[in-house]
Amino acid sequence: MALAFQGVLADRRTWSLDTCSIGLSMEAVGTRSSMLILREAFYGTTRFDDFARRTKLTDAIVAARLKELTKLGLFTKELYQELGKRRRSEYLLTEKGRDLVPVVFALMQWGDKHLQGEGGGPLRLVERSTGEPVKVSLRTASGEALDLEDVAIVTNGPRPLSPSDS
Amino acid sequence: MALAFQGVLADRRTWSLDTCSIGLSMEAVGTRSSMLILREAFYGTTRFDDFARRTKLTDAIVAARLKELTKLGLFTKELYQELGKRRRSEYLLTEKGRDLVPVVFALMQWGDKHLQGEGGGPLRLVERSTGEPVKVSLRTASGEALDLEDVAIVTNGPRPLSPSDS
DNA sequence: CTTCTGACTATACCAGCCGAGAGCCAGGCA
DNA sequence: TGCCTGGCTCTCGGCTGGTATAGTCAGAAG
Repeated sequence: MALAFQGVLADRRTWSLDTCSIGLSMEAVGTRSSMLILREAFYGTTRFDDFARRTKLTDAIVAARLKELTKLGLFTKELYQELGKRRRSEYLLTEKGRDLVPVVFALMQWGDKHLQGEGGGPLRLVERSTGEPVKVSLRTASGEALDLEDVAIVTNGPRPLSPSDS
Repeated sequence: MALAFQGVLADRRTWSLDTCSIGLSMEAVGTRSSMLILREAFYGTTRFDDFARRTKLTDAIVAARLKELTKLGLFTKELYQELGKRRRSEYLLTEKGRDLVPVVFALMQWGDKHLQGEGGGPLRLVERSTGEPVKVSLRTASGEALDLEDVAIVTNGPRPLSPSDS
């Protein structure tokens, strides 16, 4: 029914987390607009007004969000100029930005299954050459699929945990 | 650099999405408090004040969030009574709630890598029996790992897309 | 010279997230 | 009888996310 705790974590009353990565991630990129902008970037969008038009967000918030995500290091802002054209800016994903692929497509997968009507959402992810369906899931390095019950949580190195408040 | 579009999607100027699952999912569960409460539920928490104490959220918002998530069908609220004890309520995850496992742990994985200091976050996920590390990733059903470049997006059945605004 | 476009900025405004702090009610226990 | 606990609710207030609307500025095109 839930995952397992190993080692000093076994008694859950004796510890708590002060800085959980889930909370930090949500504070950094946990808005609808950030996720939609990242979706567009994964689709290949790089320019300001393409982000705005294709996400249907307003200019103001796209500007604010791109500035914020760039500051956080998810995008780099580059200026480029085609021959005989004016200078433009483009926003390119960094590794830090691309590493959110599992988050964004896991959200899409959940929405497709549980929020859209019969038959799921409008789009599907497939393997490029074979057409095989693609899913976001918990896996070992070798690719074995895991249920929550197969997973355990352990402390990462000697890093101390804060004692529980209780 | 980005994923591929197949079929009618190939020309991205000709289509846009009115109801993207990513946006719908973020509207439903896209808050820090929801994700922290779900984390706790995956850890096995079922009772109101355990949620409140262990997430370090206030009572008010835990109450509001549990009510909302229950209404959405991610939890069921059950009353139970141990012998000689008073009646209590417990919040049990449904399949819809458990299906958010990839989202929550993908957020954790990203935060561990990019927001925590050297050496990552305080906790790690491992395979229960072998201790092998566990990751959230894009995979085919057979377990093959995929980069963004290996993935294509296709339309899901005959469902029509709204024409682009432009 | 005017117009158009890309990439923004400015202002105003509403709704929701979240915390702090207090209070409430029922059941069991001393 | 009074206290304690579990599971809440209420109010207040700040900050942020989001929309709408308008304006700015530079550089090409006509």
